[in-house]
Amino acid sequence: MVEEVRRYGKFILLKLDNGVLAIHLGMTGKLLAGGTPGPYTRAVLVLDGVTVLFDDVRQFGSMRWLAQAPEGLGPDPLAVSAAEFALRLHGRRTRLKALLLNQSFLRGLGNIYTDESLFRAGIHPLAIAARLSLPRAYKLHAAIREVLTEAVVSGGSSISDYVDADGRPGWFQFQHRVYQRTGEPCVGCGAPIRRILVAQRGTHYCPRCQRK
DNA sequence: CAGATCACCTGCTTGC
DNA sequence: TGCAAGCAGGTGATCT
Repeated sequence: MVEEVRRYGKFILLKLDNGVLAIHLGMTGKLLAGGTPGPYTRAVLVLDGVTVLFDDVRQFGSMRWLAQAPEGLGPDPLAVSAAEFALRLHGRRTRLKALLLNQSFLRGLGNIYTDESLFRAGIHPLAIAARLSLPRAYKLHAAIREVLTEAVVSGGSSISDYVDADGRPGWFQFQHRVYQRTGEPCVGCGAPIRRILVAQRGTHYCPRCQRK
């Protein structure tokens, strides 16, 4: 009996009568309602009589049965205030890109939306978080909200794997302004989009529009 | 303790 | 054509 379904950062939490099932899709995970198990089906759930497949090619996803819901991650970017966000940036002497990916700082942002948010805010991914001026911190906060809100409306970004529970892809990949557009012209100034590695993650940005 | 780096796993694309 | 290297929506362990 599933009593509640909710999201906590990148976790999907199913509250059951005897615990919580915490599902993380990793990079290539999918939860599919119905369908036939295939070579990448890692688990088959039967929830209140409905079959749900957990497919995951790369196996970075996870499914854990916990006594209690997980906690301790940073605030949700759509719930945190601009003032609180700026305050949290203040003491951190790391590159913004790495900080935004850190789930203890903010919960829910991943590689795509970090790059897209930094671009919209006009901030360089290597900028040191603590050195960001207050107006720029506010601008970044607004950009993150904007990107996430638009992405949710578009059903997310389907690069190669992602589909929703009914097998439908998202459309936000067509709105990406920098992510995986290396060498293509910036939509703002025409300069070629650059790709660097930050925290071992491919990081895409416009060298002209985004300043440290 | 914060921050940086490596490791985990499989498949697809790129370049010699 | 064949094969190796590089790349991919993430994060936990292990270093400095």
